[in-house]
Amino acid sequence: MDAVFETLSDPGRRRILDVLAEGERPAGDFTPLLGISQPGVSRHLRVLREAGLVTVRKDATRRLYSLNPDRLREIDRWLDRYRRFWTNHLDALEAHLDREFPQ
Amino acid sequence: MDAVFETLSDPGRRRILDVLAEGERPAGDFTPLLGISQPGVSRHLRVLREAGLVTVRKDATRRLYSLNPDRLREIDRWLDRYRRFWTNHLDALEAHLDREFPQ
DNA sequence: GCACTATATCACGCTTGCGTTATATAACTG
DNA sequence: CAGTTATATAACGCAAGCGTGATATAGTGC
Repeated sequence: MDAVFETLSDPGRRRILDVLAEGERPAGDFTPLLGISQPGVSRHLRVLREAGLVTVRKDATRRLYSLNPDRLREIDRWLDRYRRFWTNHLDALEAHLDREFPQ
Repeated sequence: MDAVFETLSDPGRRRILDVLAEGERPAGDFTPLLGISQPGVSRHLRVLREAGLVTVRKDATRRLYSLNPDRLREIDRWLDRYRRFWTNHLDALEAHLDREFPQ
């Protein structure tokens, strides 16, 4: 949980997640996206991996990164504590039920 | 948006928000809670203020802090992009409608 | 106005985080 | 196997973040 917020505090890492929301991508795609050096990107990917926000699989010499939604879902659950400030009680109930009976 | 994630990256500041979720509190309440010095707490409160996550009002010599849910709601909206990974489409629709027609 | 309380700001040290360049690793290609 | 491509790791410099003690500010009550 802790690591998730720390990881999300960097705008570049959030951009990576935004791209991964649309599907799997090789590490190389992020270098032009972030406009920093390749090792810099590699380190951001490592942070994302260690926080459990992404997964990797090998494809020849490339590493294909995918989003792991579990950690983001934790943030969604963390927000539950505050959600009553902007939703009505029925919505809060629905959110609760969705957690109890996913899908 | 940026500032919100940076602000939330500190566990102490998240604890402050957790307490404020239950209601208004004077600044002094947080010193024992976080176990750090009074100036340390005061600076965390400043960061929270500047990020728009809390508001303050004066009560004699005390400063009473309250949660401002707007910024947290932004995170909720940011999550929309990923929510389809763990909710079904009906839930996503409900979330959308809630944003279109709040309350 | 003077002491007291609550909170904020200052100045500083230390650690952490992010970027860089240089180098290592690993898999494909001829 | 030598060369090439894709990615990761290492080593380092600099800036930012968080903690501290000292001090300032502001409101209260005698």
